[in-house]
Amino acid sequence: MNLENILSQNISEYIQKNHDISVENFEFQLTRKEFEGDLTLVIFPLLKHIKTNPVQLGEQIGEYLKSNSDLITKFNVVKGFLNLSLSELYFAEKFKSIQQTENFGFVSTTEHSPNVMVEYSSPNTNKPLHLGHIRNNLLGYSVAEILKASGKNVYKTQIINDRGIHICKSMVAWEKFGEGETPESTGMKGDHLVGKYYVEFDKAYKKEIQSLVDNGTSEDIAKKEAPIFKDAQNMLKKWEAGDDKVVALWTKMNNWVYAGFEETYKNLGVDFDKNYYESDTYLLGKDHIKNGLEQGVFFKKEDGSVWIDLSDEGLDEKIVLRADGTAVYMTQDIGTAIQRVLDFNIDEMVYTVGNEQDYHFKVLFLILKKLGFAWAENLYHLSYGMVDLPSGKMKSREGNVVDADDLIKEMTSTAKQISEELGKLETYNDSEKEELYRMIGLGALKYYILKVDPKKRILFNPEESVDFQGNTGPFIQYTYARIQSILRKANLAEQQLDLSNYTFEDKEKSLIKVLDQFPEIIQQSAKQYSPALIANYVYDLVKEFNSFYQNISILGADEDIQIEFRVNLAKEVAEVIKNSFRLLGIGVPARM
RNA sequence: GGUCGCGUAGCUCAGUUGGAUAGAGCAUCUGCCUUCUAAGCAGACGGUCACAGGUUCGAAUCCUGUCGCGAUCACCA
Repeated sequence: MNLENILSQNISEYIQKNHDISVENFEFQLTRKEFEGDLTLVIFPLLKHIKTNPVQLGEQIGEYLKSNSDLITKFNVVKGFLNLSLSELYFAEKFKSIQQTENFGFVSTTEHSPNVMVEYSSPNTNKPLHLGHIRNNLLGYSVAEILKASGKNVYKTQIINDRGIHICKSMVAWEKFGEGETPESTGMKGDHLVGKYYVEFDKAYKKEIQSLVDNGTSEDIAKKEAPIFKDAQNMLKKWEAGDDKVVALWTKMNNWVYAGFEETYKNLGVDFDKNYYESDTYLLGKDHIKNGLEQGVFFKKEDGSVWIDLSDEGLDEKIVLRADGTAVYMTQDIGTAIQRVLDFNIDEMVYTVGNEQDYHFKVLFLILKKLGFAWAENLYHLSYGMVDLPSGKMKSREGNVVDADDLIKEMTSTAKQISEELGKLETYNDSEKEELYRMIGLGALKYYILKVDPKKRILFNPEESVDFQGNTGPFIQYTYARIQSILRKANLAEQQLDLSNYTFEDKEKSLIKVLDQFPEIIQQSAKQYSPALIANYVYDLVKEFNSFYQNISILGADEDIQIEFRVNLAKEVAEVIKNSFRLLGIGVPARM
């Protein structure tokens, strides 16, 4: 039984005895730093049941707890707050239990644990990944890890948007201007090469529109009539008709892109259990549209297009199949969802997709419910805020994006520069150094992105580099490295500590209190799909530890038991740092 | 215009069942490396929690309205 439950029982007893009322729920909070005590009972809510002076009631409850519970040694009352001081024994026992718990904070999965699929990447294959994708990937990867830690079976997936007009644009431009360029011939990463032609397309397209407008065509018409645009449309038609040459080009260029993505994902440190391709699932979606039409879930308009009427739900009518019978975005998302449940017996699904698509997912989930799928109740759109630049939204077409590969490189080289200035890595060889720079650079980037509440938008200014000091990834990694240094020097054998007569320093107690929160934080962040809670927690822990480290000697303590305890305490802190960062997809170094 | 989201220190962000004097980091300023790694520690400065009402013993937090910013309302994805 946890502390609050035990105390609640005691307080309940007291109130029953003295006021003849049964109250069972009490409001506790951690005592704020400026007051003496560890745990605080808020008295105000009790005044509803007992009409009395809050200070007086606080004194009485405090007195009762002090004499009836060996957990409480002292108390004080400030206004309506009863601040309780916990006994040394409580901290001794608490630390022992943290230390002895396997995988402290993590809930292990069983065959009965729910199966959750997390989709956290949905790239188009016409251009390389940018900072927006990075946020998406980091967020989803971390949420997947957090869900695992909270006791669920997790499958990670991506949906690759490999078909459509946007891909044809790159294909047309490459045919027109590419002169047979390949990743091999240019040394360019495949996704960047294809992306180059997506930009080329847009340039040529704009030029054609302009010259049509100059000759007196209206802009709207020019946009539809520009020859290169018509080429792209024709290419799409040929693709859908299965034209050999077009399909071959499509396959070739998509494969360039996949190789490029693979490399970026690897550098970013994310992975997938299964890839889905829209070209594979849109047909299944069409089948279910047909079924739904028969069931009366959908209706057909005169022109043959198929719709769903969601006006009862406060939404509009939404198209699910075009008049010409071809699939829309919604069609293939229906197919993909169904395919996934068939493949993995999924109980829950998490879609990590930007908040610009809130409406789409609202509709998708409603449709799946109306089609009668029980699992449709357990779909969640992890809707995150956009990453904007000072100049506004990133647009690949116009080339004003923060490229994922470039950013990773820059972060790594900044880490290198700082590390070299500090010069603490004499014992490392070059490849060890390179690995460390990557770990730190990526740590800075990942932490920077993940510490922000997912639903909030991020403004990224490329002119101001991501910090390496203060509330940052490297700061936390640094604390971990410091602890490793102590552990190397202490060289203590694993042993049971007898802390029954130990007198704890305040900073030691604080650390135990913060460590104690870890399991609850994991559950909270899983429930809220928020890595930010983990990030903020581990920052609190590290701040607390650094204050301890800087003010209290560990290896130079007066008594052996102090040295042993503090080393063990530091070790537990390091474990929780490592595991928290693992949940964020960030590594921790032995030195830095 | 309808719908949804956001608005906290100069900047970036915490603040989650409504609780004490709203907290961090960056930036600026002061101290601390002959003692376990100074990517650190200790401290100073900095607030009309967008604004106005309401509910409550108590509101940054809940409700209503106003303003500002963003997204969305495609036979695009």
